[in-house]
Amino acid sequence: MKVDKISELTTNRLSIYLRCLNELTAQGARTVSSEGLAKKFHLNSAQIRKDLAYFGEFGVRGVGYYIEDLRKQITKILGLDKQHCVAIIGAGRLGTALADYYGFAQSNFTVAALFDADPGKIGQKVGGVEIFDIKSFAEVAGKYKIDVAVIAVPAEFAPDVLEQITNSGIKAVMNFAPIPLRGIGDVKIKSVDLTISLESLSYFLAKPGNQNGKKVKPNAAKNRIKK
Amino acid sequence: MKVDKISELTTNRLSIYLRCLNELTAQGARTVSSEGLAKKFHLNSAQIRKDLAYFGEFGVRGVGYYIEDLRKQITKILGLDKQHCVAIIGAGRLGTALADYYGFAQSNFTVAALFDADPGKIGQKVGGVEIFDIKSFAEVAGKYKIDVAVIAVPAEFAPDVLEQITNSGIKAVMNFAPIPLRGIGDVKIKSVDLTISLESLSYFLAKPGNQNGKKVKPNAAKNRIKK
DNA sequence: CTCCTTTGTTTCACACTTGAAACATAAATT
DNA sequence: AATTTATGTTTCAAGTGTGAAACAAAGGAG
Repeated sequence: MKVDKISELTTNRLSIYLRCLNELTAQGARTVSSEGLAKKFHLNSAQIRKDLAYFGEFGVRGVGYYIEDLRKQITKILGLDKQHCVAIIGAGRLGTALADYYGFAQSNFTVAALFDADPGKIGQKVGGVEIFDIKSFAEVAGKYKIDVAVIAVPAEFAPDVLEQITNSGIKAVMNFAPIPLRGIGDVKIKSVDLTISLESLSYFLAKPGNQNGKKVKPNAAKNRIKK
Repeated sequence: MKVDKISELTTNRLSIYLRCLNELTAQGARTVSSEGLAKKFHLNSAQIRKDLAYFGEFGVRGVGYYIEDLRKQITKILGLDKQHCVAIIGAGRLGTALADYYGFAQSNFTVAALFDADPGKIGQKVGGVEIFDIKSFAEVAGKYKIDVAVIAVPAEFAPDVLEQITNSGIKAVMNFAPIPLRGIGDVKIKSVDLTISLESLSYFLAKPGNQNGKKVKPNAAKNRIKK
């Protein structure tokens, strides 16, 4: 099955499949069928087979998938076999917390540099990573071969920061600023907007139909949501 | 227009409208039309009118919307006029960073308690917030009237933590653990999976069709993505 | 060699969201 | 009173993703 356009939802599911395979490996399994994966992790077997088939034939008919092999295949598809260098712009609380985030290493990402505009922070180190002046971004990014940028500055500065990132030729950006950013050209932006998520929860709690404030006993009122 | 089921995408947009209104207020504007909002913030005017009409008639025909009034209306719809109390489970790097996160206060959320299983952490304070023993979760959550829980523990512990949260009668959960969680009954879960976002970026960088590693000059190769 | 399992692939129906268009209605202005 | 403006509302087409079903093909087991 050859397809040129892969949905992002598909690649997101690949990440999940990969985690499941890791779990299964830890449990000592050697092979797994799409049906087995589906049942164990509440997925859809046809969906799994379709997603994988976009990239090649990894299974063995009558058997299923060899876990170790499939793990390597997905790892390669997702580019997790190559190292990526990350720059975090904004050495505030969020930025410094991210600099320490072990999730980066898990996915073969190395945080190589932090950037800030505050002279008091420049030159300091956070978890072994130096904080540079944002003015020297292009230069430092080139030196460290940065290929992923993380925006962790207040919303008002985010567009300017994005412009600098774009001008440095970096193509992958993760944005934590609560503002919608649009990538120019072939720049890919993933936004994580905690404010929207929080306000979505707030709406859920406030919305009519929710007995607000009343604590409901566990196992009561099960079938409210989803129809 | 009376509708019983509001799409989550709609409420997410309400958050964005609210931000836009805040900006407009800061700029000193008094009224704004759906067309004006749309052009200024790259939205769709019909979409805006539809979204707002789900909740009532807030505009004035021939005029547009009175910004201050609409701001109050949306604030109320999203429940941002009421205070919420947050518990963060997991006093690791992510959890403690979140405890300090100013985004919470912006949306009327107060972090009231942290929880951890590590005896070395229990009793300490992070930014004025005490770390409690996870074993006393139900008790402490009740005392502080917690109505929102944030899961910031490793994936393997997340399901257990969610169960405790659910048993305490808390209905709104934000999950940062890289594992899909499903809410039981009328428990609402918002997941923020940084790993998936990162691996999505990794795929983008690795995927065939991307001249990998070659730095491309700014303003070159603009029209690759999106058709 | 035959049977059985499971993949790879196609097809279809269904649901959801978006964007555009059209129009009646209400408020303000002239 | 007539006109203008912009909302509130409906309708429709297009695109996208999902889930189920069906089936040929390939590999393993007996």
